[in-house]
Amino acid sequence: MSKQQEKSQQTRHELEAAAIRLFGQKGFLETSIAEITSSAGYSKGSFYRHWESKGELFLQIIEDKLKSYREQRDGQHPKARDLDEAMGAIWDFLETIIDDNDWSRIFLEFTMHATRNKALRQALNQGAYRLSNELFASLVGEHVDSGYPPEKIGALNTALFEGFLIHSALGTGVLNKTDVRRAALLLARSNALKSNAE
Amino acid sequence: MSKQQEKSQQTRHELEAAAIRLFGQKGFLETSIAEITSSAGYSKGSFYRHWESKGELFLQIIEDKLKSYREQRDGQHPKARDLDEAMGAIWDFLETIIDDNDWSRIFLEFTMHATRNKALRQALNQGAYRLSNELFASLVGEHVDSGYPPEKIGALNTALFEGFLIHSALGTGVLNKTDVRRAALLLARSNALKSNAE
DNA sequence: ATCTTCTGTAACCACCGGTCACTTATTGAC
DNA sequence: GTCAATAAGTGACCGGTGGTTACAGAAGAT
Repeated sequence: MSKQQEKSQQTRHELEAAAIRLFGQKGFLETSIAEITSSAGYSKGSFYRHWESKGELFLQIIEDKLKSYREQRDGQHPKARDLDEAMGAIWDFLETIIDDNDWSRIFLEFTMHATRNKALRQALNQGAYRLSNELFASLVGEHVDSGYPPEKIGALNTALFEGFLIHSALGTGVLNKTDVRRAALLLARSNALKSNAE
Repeated sequence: MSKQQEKSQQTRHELEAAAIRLFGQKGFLETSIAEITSSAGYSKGSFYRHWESKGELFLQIIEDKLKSYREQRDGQHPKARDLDEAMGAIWDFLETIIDDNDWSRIFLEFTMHATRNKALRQALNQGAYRLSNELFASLVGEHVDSGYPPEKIGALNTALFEGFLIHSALGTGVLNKTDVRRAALLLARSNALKSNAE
């Protein structure tokens, strides 16, 4: 790699890091390009050497993070013995999202924008939700035997996770991680969902 | 009420209605004051006769809606006989929120902003979440007898609802209302949450 | 009739995302 | 080593934004 390319990549990473911090703390629209560049020690115009628009950077940040999550998932094969163990592994993973304050806020904001934008919605469905639903659904298909569709169990668990993510971001403090893990496990045992009996 | 006051109130309502529609469809920050006023047939400056800022209008819209929800709740006393019936009444109510597309998007967006703003966070905790948690918790306290704290059951159900609200706003279509009602009922039966047994 | 009060107007400000002509540093052919 | 080509980085600039304010004109009081 040439000196120029190295310098360019370094600048790119510096701007990215500044953007992630500012997007997380202030929000996407509330953060100006001038803020991003100047907080990393550059001028506004330099931004456009690396991205076409602020939106493109936002999308790239999302996709990079989802890619790293996917790699993280593929890297570990815990071979869970039962439902409890498998669910535990999933929530160990999900809690790293919740614990990363900047990122969880960026993700929630991206989700909001996706409710109004078809292209973003597709990116989200094929990215984050597919990842989450796959995680839950495969686990259910492997460890739970009932007629209730695994993808519904997956979606219910994803919904619960997203609700808890908001709960955590708001810092209301009624629920803790253990509460939600128990609830998720309850939802994964799908027999009670199919028939309404206990 | 004088002619002037009448005219002023009418203008206010016209601007409010235009704002709700635009905030829902485009988002708060993406909607300009000029758009709100001109779509209602007024000039930009007139806005400031009625509100101090766009943020004040946003907050007022939220508070008005929450107030109307609270009145709606207090107005009906269904005297549910059992858990299923009581939960059904709550979800009949919650689904009116989901079915109102503009409003549910506005609410989600407000929630996002609240994760970064203490004043908004307090307004949300004392408004929407208190309402939702109270609804669920009182129901659980009345119909379910177990050692698991009712406010936790309330918060879990609120989280599930919020996740489903996002799910609906994104239109992924895996879950339907019946699925979530069943899951909510499952979470309300707290015995299984306390001990992890089925 | 006229003086006051209040709604609505439009010009104005600082700042935004994005563009572009420019400077400066690196590269590679000779 | 020379020098033209290429690249990164700069900052003035553009149309449009949220917000401010001096002013016009209708309504109300006397």
